[in-house]
Amino acid sequence: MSSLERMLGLLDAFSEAAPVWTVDALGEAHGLSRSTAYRYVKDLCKAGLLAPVGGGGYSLGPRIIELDRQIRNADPLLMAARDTLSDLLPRVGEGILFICGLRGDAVLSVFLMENPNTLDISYSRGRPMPLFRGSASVVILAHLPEGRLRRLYREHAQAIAEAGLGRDWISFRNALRAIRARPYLTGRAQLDPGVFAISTPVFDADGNILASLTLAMPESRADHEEIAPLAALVGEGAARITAAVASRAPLLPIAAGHSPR
Amino acid sequence: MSSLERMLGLLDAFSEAAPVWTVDALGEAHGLSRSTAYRYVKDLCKAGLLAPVGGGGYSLGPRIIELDRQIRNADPLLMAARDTLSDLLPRVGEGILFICGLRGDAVLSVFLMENPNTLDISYSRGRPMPLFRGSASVVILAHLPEGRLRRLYREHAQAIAEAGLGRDWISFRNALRAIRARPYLTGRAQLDPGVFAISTPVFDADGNILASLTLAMPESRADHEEIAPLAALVGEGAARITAAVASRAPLLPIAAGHSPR
DNA sequence: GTAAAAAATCCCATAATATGGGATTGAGGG
DNA sequence: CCCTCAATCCCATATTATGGGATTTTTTAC
Repeated sequence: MSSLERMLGLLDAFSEAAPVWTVDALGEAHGLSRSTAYRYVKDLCKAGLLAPVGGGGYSLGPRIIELDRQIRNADPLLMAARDTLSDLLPRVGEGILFICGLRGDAVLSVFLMENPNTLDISYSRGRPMPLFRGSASVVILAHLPEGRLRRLYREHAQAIAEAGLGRDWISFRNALRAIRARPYLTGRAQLDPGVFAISTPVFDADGNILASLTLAMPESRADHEEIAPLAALVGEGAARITAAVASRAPLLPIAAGHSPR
Repeated sequence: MSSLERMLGLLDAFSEAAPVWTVDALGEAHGLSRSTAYRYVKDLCKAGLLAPVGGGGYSLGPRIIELDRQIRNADPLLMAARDTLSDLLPRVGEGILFICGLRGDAVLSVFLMENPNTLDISYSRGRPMPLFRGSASVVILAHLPEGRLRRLYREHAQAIAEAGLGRDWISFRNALRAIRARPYLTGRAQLDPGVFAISTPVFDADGNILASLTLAMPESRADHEEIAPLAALVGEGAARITAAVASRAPLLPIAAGHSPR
């Protein structure tokens, strides 16, 4: 394990239950000497990823908030989604609309709008989703290119089996193929008890899967209403976002030799 | 400069104008060899701070969004502010209410609510504020303890003079003292043209400055209305947030020897 | 105001490991 | 199928990160 990894590993310590740490506690928890712990913390502070909060305590720093803003401002998906979701929200009734994006191998909610007085689940931007459970994730999974799926299966066969997506590569692939054939995917209490969800895929200009749009609502609604009309609304929203994303210029990587900053 | 600093420095490259980079471009821009650039990027990806976006491009990663959520969920200021601001918003009329927090030596907006169809300025969470300009920052500055001010003056004398806060330590201190004596601070077009702002301080349980609450509105309102009643509303809001923060248990650092994660 | 405690920095010989040049493998596209 | 571009691997070398403890600075308490 390199020193870079060790240093970045310190960020893992900051949880909801333990948002403030002393340098000594951090170092001890990660098996670092006092000197090294102070060095790492100092560097992380210089980068703004940590910040002193008084009394020898440190917590996550302002740079993270700033970087998140940077992501929000640059993400074509978010810009495309904002208008569509605020249109859609009043038409779907009680519930929450959210978009889950694929970033690296993680799926997480990147944008969310809710009708007031709805579910008491604390969804919010940044909530990490398990890759293989919940319709919001699975609908993305189902549209990934085969090469990527193959790698994912190799690395996560255990979790895939536990999620009921297949005990071998073939059945996994077939399960996803069946999902892909449907216009939307539903899930009942897969992540949160009492929540029923309808998810549909969002694509980029080239037809690659980019994200999913999900309507989460109380299970009771699913018992008493027809799902199909709601699913049609959600699907329409996803299609509009897909179109909006496609109409923007794609983000091209800075070519080698380009000027910095 | 240590390797840790160099690696974290890569994050600086990701701007609104250049949100996607190739490894080669990043390395070249920062004077790294190809091997080292790939190593750094790999480590940053492993930590989730960067993520591949296809075509050899990399952008800021999902971990940042997750860490931001972690900050939001743990910050007592944000929890205390949410209710107060939604109460206050309809009573202040056209404008934006936002809270600027002090994290490390940076002031940035950490929470914001706006009335629809208001200023077209794109304020948003994470916007960095210059330390010495804008009422939202200065009102915080004015309440910092003297030791900290002394250090800030040493390090930023130039910027302080340019902001008109004094050409030497004494006049700087006196300027801030005068501001501290007033219940609120106003600013006209200090950061954004056409914007008039009223800022008031928010304290923690021990009376230390913690943040500022600001109402930003179109300059035209300031020309036609009395400011005092609005300022009273904002001041009342800040007082309520101060009280709400004080009523919560303070966040204590994890003591050395505490269990990790 | 002073004393005591804690936090953070400094110092430096040693060993650990980050570095970079180039070859190699792997994935995508025409 | 081949060709290009992305990414990993390999390894000798020297750079630099490391840790133990002393020192300074800041905070807290009386």
